[in-house]
Amino acid sequence: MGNTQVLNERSLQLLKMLVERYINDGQPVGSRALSKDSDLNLSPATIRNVMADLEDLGLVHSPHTSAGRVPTVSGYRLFVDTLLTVKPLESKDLTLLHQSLSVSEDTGDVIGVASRLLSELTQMAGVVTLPKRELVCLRHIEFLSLSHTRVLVIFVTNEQEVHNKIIHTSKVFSPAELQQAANYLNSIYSGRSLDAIRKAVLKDLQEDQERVSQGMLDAVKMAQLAFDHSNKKDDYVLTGETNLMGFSELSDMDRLKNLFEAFSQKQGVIHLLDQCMKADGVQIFIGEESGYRAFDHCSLVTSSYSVSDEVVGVLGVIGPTRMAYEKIIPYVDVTAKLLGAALNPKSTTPL
Amino acid sequence: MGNTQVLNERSLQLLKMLVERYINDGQPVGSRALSKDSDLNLSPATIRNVMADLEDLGLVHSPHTSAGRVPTVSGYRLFVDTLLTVKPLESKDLTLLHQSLSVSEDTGDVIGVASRLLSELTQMAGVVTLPKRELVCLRHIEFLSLSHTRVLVIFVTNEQEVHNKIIHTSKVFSPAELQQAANYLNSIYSGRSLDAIRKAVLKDLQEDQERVSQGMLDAVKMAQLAFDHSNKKDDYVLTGETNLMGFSELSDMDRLKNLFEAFSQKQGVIHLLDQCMKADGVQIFIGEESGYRAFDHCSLVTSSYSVSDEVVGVLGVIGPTRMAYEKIIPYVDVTAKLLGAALNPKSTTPL
DNA sequence: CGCTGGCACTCGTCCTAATGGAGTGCTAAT
DNA sequence: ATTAGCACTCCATTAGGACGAGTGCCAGCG
Repeated sequence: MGNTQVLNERSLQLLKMLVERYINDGQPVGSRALSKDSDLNLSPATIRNVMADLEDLGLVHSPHTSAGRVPTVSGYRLFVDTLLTVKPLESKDLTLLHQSLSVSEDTGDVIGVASRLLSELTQMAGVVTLPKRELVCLRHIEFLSLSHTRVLVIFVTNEQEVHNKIIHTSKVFSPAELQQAANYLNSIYSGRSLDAIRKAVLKDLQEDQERVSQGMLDAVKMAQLAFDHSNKKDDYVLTGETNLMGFSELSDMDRLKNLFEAFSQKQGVIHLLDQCMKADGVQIFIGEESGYRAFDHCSLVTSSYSVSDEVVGVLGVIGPTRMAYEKIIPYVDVTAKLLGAALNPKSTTPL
Repeated sequence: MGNTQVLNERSLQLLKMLVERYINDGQPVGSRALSKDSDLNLSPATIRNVMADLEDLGLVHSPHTSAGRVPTVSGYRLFVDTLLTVKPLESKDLTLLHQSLSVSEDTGDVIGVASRLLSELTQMAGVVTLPKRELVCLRHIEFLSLSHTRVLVIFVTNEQEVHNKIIHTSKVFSPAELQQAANYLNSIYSGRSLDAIRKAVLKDLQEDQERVSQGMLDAVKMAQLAFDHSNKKDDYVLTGETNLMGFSELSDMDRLKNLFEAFSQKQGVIHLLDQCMKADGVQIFIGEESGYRAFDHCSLVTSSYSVSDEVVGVLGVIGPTRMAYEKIIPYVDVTAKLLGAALNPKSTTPL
């Protein structure tokens, strides 16, 4: 019944052409079109037989009896995993990326720049997570009294990122005391990762309870509040959402609304992006693969980015399932590498 | 031809009923419906005559020959200006606002909270501009060397707002020098408004060129860079955009896209909101009145908010022209007042 | 056994025509 | 000034039919 070898070279090639053609013009593609496009010299009837096989395998699907075929999620998956021929970046795009993400360009918002580049180059939505705090180095910390026991903590990490948080202290501190505490913390914690600091703080509090002076103890207590774990407000920068409104597969208002609501809830998207942190290199979620209903008709092409060989964040592109993967992938790939390089604190003088 | 007094009491009342009814169910309202609703005991024919008059005056408009009437922009304008009966806030909403915007609740993001409240209560989009920097007081400034001539400036204004900016200095400073400069600037400028500081800096640079020490001169120069006028990146917090996607008048994808693009461009919206800073109290832009094509089918209900009797920002609600103005206005009004109060630095101890 | 041409069939799309209903404008009567 | 009545306009919905694209299947061919 059928072929001895169902997924032979020829069917794969035809699937590839089908996906490519569908990505191009968005119309279900019929047997006649494939027959003409391919240099296989096969009649439409033969193509139809192959299509029937592919449909049995769940790789393509017919919207209705007399329409052509459209790739299913599995079809796309097979396509991107084994059939795809990635196109190298155009040189003008490459130089644009290089210039915009060079270390010298310190707009103070490299993350935002990266996101904007992704969305502009791909004409879809670009997303970049902020670098994981845990893996980021403290450069400087500062306390500022606001009123009574409310103290504003300001700390700078890596290159140019400034974070601030309000904490409530158990006693009232004078500005001088705060200054002293900051000096102390800077002297012992500066240059270490937030994660390491958090552990060190706990250890210091337990072990050295009676050894250290009261002032130092206060300082460490404040550090504990400042670097509180609950504080990890993971966040991302998303740009070009409006680009998504042009795509016909998202022209359904309900879908679009769900998608945009997911964007502003953030947590769902963050969870999804977090999964991409584990692997490095480009990773792709197609349609329902993501598990989030709001993303059912979208694909997500991501790559983690690293600073000194340590994965610290994820960036990617969000668009309709029907996107030009072979172009998007290199964009994401290169942007991730350049962003990692731009964030690398090699050229930074220690504080 | 027609009435001696075209816009008499009765026509106004009918216009009011028409607008109210249209706002309710979104359908063009016909003469029969108005006849039944009103307690005027007028026949549909009479109503039709009145409607014809109102149409001549440009207050209502017929989508097509055999449809009812719909208010025009001028009609809405007349309605909100003179016919509207504002509904007082429901007490549960009032207490919600009070609790969320009370001074004690320092999430560090009062602006964001206000915006979220507006969008949730009205089920439309809420927008709040950040307080104008010019009118905001400096509490503390700090310099941090990043590398070579790149210096990170951190300054705190009013209550809890932290700003930061990277400047390029003409010479290389040691951390100790930076600390000294910050101390000096804090001692002379702390507590003054950014606007005042900017002027003082100019004066100091011109007049006291030779009098002051080199260190102080450097400090003032850095202050100039830090408070550079170009630095006024006016910004706003917008929430609940997705609420707008439910409205039928915005279900046109092109319109929606234009609107959302305007939201992310920001400058246009900011310019619009700036105009509302001049007047205090609630102000309304209806449809094309705003002058921005993207807002053609939207209305904007705004109010400026003030800290110690000085207008510092604007907040408001964005929704379709067909919105329940009588409910929205008090929401905006009260939120503006409470936000102003929450920002008031009365309970703050000087630094 | 794989490939192909032919044929009937299914659907979606587009156009047309017909119908019903809502609401108007106008006119003549009160 | 108001009203009832009437003709009229226009939208929305429905139904029908033609068209085209594409399929599935079958029988024949190398």
